[in-house]
Amino acid sequence: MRKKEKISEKTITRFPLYLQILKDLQQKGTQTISSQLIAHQALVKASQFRKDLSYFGEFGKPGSGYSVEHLIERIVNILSLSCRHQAVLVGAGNLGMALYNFPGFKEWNFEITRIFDNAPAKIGKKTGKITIENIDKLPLDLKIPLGIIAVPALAAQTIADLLVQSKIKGILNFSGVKLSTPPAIMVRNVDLTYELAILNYYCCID
Amino acid sequence: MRKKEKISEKTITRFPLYLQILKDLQQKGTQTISSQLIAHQALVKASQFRKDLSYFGEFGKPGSGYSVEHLIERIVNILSLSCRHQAVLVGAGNLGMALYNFPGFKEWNFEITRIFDNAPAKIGKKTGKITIENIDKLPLDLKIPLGIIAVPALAAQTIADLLVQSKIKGILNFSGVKLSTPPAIMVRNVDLTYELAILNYYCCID
DNA sequence: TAGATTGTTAATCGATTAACAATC
DNA sequence: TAGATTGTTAATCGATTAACAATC
Repeated sequence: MRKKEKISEKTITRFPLYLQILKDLQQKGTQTISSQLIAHQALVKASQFRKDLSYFGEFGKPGSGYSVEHLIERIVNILSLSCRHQAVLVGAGNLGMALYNFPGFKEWNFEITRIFDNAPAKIGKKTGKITIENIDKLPLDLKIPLGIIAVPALAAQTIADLLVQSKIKGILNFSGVKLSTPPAIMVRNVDLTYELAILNYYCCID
Repeated sequence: MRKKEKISEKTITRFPLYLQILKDLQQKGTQTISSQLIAHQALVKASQFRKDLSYFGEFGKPGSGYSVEHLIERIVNILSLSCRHQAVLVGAGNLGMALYNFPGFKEWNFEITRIFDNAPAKIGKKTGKITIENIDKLPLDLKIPLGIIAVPALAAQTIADLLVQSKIKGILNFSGVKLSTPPAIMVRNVDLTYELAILNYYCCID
């Protein structure tokens, strides 16, 4: 599907936004859209939108623009969102439960199918359809590609090591700690404290 | 404190990470550090670290490097983290409570001092030291600079409008919706779904 | 002093954007 | 066809990095 040319992370990062905008347009009954209009909504230039798409092929009709339905289908495919993706959640605290119940995940075809924790008080408890399991029993043949770490900073590296052992492919890390993992493992850090600090910086200057 | 030259957001975004690394070094008793070593930990080039600092003045001693203590102090000042910053939280669901209890905020001198929600079942409930208040009673003279939106997508824009009326300066937005706000208001979006989708992309290619 | 490391300049790299031929 | 809009190239812009004089 993809061309050989290297696709920057910045480009990839914009696709979920494009997809969201297109879904909203579809909701409103829009059938066709120009790069001009969608880029305006995404706060990027039209040429950037077209360039981003161009890494993955041709999507539109000169003169008329893009079919919303068709473009959604293509972007869903690029992001591999057409089939359901399972994720394992480690950490059943406030943050973990918030993520488990986060409606956006379901809408995008992600599902947290197993939850692990180390607190005896939590292990065995049912939440929604699934039961919180003992982290010590994390199986080696987990067969789930995505891991979400929502444990305190101190435990994060240990959990990451366990997930790597369980042959996870990617980790979404909320612990606020830089994880050390093999290069094949993709890690994305969401650092809530940093986000607030950056916001604060821009609020304090001026 | 700052020079006239425009400082890119990418530069600012790296400072919290530098600060965290320095704090960890201080914990371990390190007194002096070279750009070489700190950059290595931050996964950037030494020259990038030095350039980032250079926007804010001179911090080190040629030949010996940087005083960890002194550099922490300077970065804390750059990020305006020396005094306590209050934040108002809107949304007392799982995510809101997770943020309220997030230990990182306190460590960095942020404190959520008021929580608002619209659910009668939640209003009036005590959590920690504070009581969840009715969002309809959000005062116009709130006098809190930072707002955190942790409400469902549908409610987000309404809440943003209310916060703007209450003279908030910046918003950390977890709703997954692009907010429309006056240009003077700084908004940072943390979109959990996008993060998972981007992670998934990199897990699925290869 | 000699060695080390800074702060800053200039070169490089990569990402964004304008422009336009191709095409519906 | 004429008007509109694409996909892509080439120009521009901005961020990263290497290199080095200054300096501790």
